[in-house]
Amino acid sequence: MRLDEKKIPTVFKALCDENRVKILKLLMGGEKCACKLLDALNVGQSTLSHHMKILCDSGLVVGRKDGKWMHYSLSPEGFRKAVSYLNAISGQDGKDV
Amino acid sequence: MRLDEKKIPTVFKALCDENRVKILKLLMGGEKCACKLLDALNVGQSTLSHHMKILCDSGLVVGRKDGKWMHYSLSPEGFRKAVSYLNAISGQDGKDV
DNA sequence: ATAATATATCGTCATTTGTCGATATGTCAA
DNA sequence: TTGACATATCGACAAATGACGATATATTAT
Repeated sequence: MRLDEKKIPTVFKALCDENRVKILKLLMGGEKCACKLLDALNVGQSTLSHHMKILCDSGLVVGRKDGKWMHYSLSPEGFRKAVSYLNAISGQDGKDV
Repeated sequence: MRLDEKKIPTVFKALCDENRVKILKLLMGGEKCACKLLDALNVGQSTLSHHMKILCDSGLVVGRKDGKWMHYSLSPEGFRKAVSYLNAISGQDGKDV
């Protein structure tokens, strides 16, 4: 496991903002359209778009374009990667525990 | 598992700065004195102190005062907590995987 | 083709963050 | 008690970040 000190911040930045955590919690309920997320948050449309870009860059969220709508969902793969970073740092390396 | 959108950013902010990730990597080798960390990083003493505060606030690192020295080490407990946040969000809840 | 709608991008601004040097605090040795 | 040293705190400043409204792009319906 390579622990790239440039890349790791990109992944975990997703979790460093209150609104982004709210978005992740909303996505726990399954894939959601951007317009649905917008309804649920007190931010403007451009701000939501900004946060979704950061979330997708982190790998924790993936977007799917469907006509004029964007659907977002959690990426199990992205979360596995994030967990393995934590395990690698804390010395448990993801094999056990 | 309560997913507090105020608290979660505090935990993961630790991992959102390149120098802090470097510090965590240094601590993978075991407990280290602040002065040792200072030698290994290209930042001033006050900056290191600032980062150590953020790392300790996150719970991923614990400090131990020994006379005039501060020794820092990774907190397995803190990492377990962080992993369980990720698992809770991604819907695996820490029981399995 | 035109209009309507969903999302992304741009420019701006206020706040936060990372950095520094200077200073304060706390601890040990002489 | 004084001086030396390790660390923390303070004040300042530049850069990054989150927010907004305005505009651009893309897609669908008329």
